[in-house]
Amino acid sequence: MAARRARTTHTRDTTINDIAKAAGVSKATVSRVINGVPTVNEQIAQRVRDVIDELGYTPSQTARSLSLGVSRTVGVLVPDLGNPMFHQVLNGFNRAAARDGYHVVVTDSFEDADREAALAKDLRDRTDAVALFAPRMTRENLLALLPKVAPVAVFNRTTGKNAGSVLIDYHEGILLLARHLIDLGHRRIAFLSGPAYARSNWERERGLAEMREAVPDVEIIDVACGHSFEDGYNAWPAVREMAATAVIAFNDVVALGLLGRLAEEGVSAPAQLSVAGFDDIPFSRYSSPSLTTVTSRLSEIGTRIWEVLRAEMTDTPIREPIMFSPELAARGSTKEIR
Amino acid sequence: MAARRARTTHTRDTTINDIAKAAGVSKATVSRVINGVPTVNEQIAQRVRDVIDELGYTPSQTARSLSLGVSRTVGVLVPDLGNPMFHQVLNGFNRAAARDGYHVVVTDSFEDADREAALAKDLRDRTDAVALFAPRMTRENLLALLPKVAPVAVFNRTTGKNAGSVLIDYHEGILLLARHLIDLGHRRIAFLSGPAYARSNWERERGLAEMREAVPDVEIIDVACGHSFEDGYNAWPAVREMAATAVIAFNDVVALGLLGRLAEEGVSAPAQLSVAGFDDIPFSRYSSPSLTTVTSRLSEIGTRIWEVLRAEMTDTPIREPIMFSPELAARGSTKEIR
DNA sequence: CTGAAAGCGCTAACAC
DNA sequence: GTGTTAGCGCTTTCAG
Repeated sequence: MAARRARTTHTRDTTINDIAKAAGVSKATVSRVINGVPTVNEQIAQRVRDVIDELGYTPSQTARSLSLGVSRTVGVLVPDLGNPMFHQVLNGFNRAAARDGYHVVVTDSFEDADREAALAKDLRDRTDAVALFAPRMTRENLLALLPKVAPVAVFNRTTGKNAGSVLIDYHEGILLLARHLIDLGHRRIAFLSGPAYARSNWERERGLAEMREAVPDVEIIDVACGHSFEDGYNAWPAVREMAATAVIAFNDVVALGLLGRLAEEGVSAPAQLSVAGFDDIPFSRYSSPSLTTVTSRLSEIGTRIWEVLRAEMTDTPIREPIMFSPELAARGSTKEIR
Repeated sequence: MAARRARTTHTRDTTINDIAKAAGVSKATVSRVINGVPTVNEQIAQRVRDVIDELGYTPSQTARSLSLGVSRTVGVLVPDLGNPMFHQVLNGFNRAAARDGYHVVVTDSFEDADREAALAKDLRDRTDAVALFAPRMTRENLLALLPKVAPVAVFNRTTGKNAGSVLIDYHEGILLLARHLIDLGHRRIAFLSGPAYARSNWERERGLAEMREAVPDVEIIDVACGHSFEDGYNAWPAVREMAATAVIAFNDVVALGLLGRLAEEGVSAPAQLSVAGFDDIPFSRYSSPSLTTVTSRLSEIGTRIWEVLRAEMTDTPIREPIMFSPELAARGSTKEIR
């Protein structure tokens, strides 16, 4: 006698077996109908479809994935779903993936570098591939993780060709901004730095360091800040204290936070203080004053990430890092020094 | 002789079988070790763990889910990941779910009402339950979908007790805003309406209609607008034309777009025009002027949605709609009429 | 305490 | 054209 069922609770209401039974065919036939295999008698196919409708059956994607070995789903791990910058990228990624018939599921790591590896693996264990957006973990951890979650593409971190990668050239971007401000006559510039663990911050710092060397008569002062509105808002006292005439914020979100504070304090921007951001999120175009920032084609970047990930899924990965150079978007928040 | 394998490509690199073989035990034992069943000889358990580490094995969540019948994962369908309002809610939801040991995957419907049902079903077919955030589909379609994706909880749409639901009281919120403006002396108010398919818009319209009856001497004029920055930005000509002294935007994003335009046009807010939003997204606190809006405890709402969904997964669902009343956040963008 | 084997729901040989 | 059956990778009963 066969052993009893291994579990007590049924998961699914109706399964392919129920359909088969109800339609008086085998489950192979039901499967064929579902998957549109053309060699099925139209009469029977119709009957099966009717039964499916009637019973409101949808195939278990889990079972399907297990059997097929693929799910046509990819995962994206994002450090902060609250940052509009990632949306733009995600949007491009999503659309490109959808065009290729893939679903995308995203999970937020809430900037918690320690949870990233586990989240990525879990994500990968239920999808065909993962894209890591701006992972916060150390390089060492990242390199260790990569092989475990392959196929994998990473955005905004270098991978030493252990995975496909697409990056924004932050180094170039910050230089654009610094030159812009210097050209406007500023000689004392504050940099509201971002999280120490972010590559996007290191690269900016590196650019600034070069600038200091190249133009010794301008002072570029680091102010530890962060990545959020609040961080920008709270940075004001430090900025005032150092009597800078211009500030480069870690990103637009921070810049907007500072701008809000300035308005409250009655400090007029850009008349009394020029402010620049980074990323060109949608809000910055419409802020008051509109925000000078550097802009990348975020949505296109998302598309490229998808392409890179897609390539990782084949046997011809694109391992050469793809670098996007930002452009200066000079707007109302920066101005010549009188 | 047994039939050949049904497929040609292997999916997984290492499976539980490989571990079992390498450790010289049965896969049942490996499974026990993985799941921390205490009745395993510590010696053996350790050996298995070593092998797992060495081979870098992680169990297939797909297979696990299929076997277990549950995945401890829930899906969230969001109409627009670009709207910061949803983030706040998502954030609360995520944290609450994580506390209960659940993963959450989110997918964006890009405001496409027609794709929602399919996306929701697909999501549901790979998770244990789904939360529908502000679905855009018709009520009829929603009611038809609900049973197909149960357990399900819905945010910001009524479900006629066919599913758990939590809602923001938009009707009350808009009244708060209208009264605020009327108290400030405004008698000609423009309402930048949102998408016709959104309940959040109907409810606002309903409140406004009541207001018109109650206070006949004030004019509240509808201006078809939308839900995005651009929509707000582009609404200016229409608003100017009707010579309103105050405007209530569909939401903060729209209000911020309008504010940006006003700055460009040299129209000072609130001196020449009072502007109010809805939702209290983080940006609105720091805009210039800071935005008058109505605020709900978005993150707490997320938590409640989780609780409702959790209850749906048990046999004691919470079908009574949970209504959150917003509060007025009067800030700089609205002002007494001179 | 451990192993053998059935079964989760589906797909795809293979045989008829 | 359709049914039978093995197998995807895991969990869990049941026997030993």
